[in-house]
Amino acid sequence: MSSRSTREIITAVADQLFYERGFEAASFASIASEVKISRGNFYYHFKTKNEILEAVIAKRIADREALLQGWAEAFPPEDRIRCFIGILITNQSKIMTFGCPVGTLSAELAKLNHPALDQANELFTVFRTWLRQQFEALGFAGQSDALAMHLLMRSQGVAALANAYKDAEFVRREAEAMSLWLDQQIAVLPPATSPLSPLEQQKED
Amino acid sequence: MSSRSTREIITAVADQLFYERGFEAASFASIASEVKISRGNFYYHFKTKNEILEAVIAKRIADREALLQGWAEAFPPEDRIRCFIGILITNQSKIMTFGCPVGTLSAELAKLNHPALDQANELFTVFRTWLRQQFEALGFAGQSDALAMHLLMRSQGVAALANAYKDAEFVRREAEAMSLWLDQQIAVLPPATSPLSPLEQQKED
DNA sequence: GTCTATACAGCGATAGAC
DNA sequence: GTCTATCGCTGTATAGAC
Repeated sequence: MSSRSTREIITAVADQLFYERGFEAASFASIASEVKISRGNFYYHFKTKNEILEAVIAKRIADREALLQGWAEAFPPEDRIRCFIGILITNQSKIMTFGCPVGTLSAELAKLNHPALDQANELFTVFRTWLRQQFEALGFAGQSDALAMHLLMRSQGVAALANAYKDAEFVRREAEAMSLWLDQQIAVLPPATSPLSPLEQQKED
Repeated sequence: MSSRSTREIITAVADQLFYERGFEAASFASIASEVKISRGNFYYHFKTKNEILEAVIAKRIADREALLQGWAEAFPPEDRIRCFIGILITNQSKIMTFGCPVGTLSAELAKLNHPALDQANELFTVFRTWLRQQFEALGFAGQSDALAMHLLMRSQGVAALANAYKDAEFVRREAEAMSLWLDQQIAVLPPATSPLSPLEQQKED
């Protein structure tokens, strides 16, 4: 079990360093020194750097799914979407310094033509699918995926410019605009198009 | 003059490779082999990799300024903004493969804590300032910068998701949504708030 | 399971011949 | 202005002692 624990520690440290410095720039030496094991010992737990990356992505996916699942259990669909928008505010300090963990990794791996790129993009899909389900629960039958992509797009754009300009007021303003956009979408929702009763919608996720 | 020409060739090749592979992953060897000069000879033209990066960013800024200047001379403010939105369509193939040249460089240099980061972010500002001027010319006095940032944000978000999902239909749809958004902004523009006559607006840039 | 020692490739950068 | 040769460093990865 000590081995499993060390593996988890390495994964957690690598997760952080891949985020803060980028996958390529984060060296084995930097991870090993942070975990406080020797570089050689490293390879007992992971054979290659790509193996660590895969473990990090799997951890990120699991973390996000747990977060979204928690919201799905605690709130009705509309509020769940507002929780997603709220990530920009909650994490704004880290986003302004290092960008979005999902977007920056995906962009880096795309340039490297890295074999784990699809896995990294799956992280986007975790949010996309979850958002789509919330819009479906609200009754946006045919447009749910487009709406999910639109919200995801705006969160990526805000993260990119927040990282460049480090402007908290901009982030706040755009998060509010996203919330307003959601209001407008719901306001023009034709009530008859929903095949589910409001009660059934609540249960959906 | 042959030296200047070689320098320009190196800069152009580095520009492309930095875009396609990322700054760190694009090695001297790869640039040299593309330019068809030896690695050693390289250092006659640029003493360090950072010098090449600075030259590349300066070139990108000059290129973009020329592009925007051309639009400013050819179209009225509203159409200029639509030209900006059109970049997403014009460059969609490259964006889907390599992402946005401005956003991906800025994100990479931010993680590397690179000294040229501010210079790279200046590329954002070229677009931001130009867009702000167009909104000002349209009469959006106090909101012009916020509107410019909003458009820039959306273009960054679209580029990020286009890169991940390589979905041309998504890009087309969101570009249209941006154009529609512009319509709506202009529709609610209070005509009295503009301090400039329509004629003077046309001349502004 | 953890360590030291080391192989080997590739990087940015330099020196000096032509 | 271009070349070859080479340095010093760091990167991933391996071998083998403890």
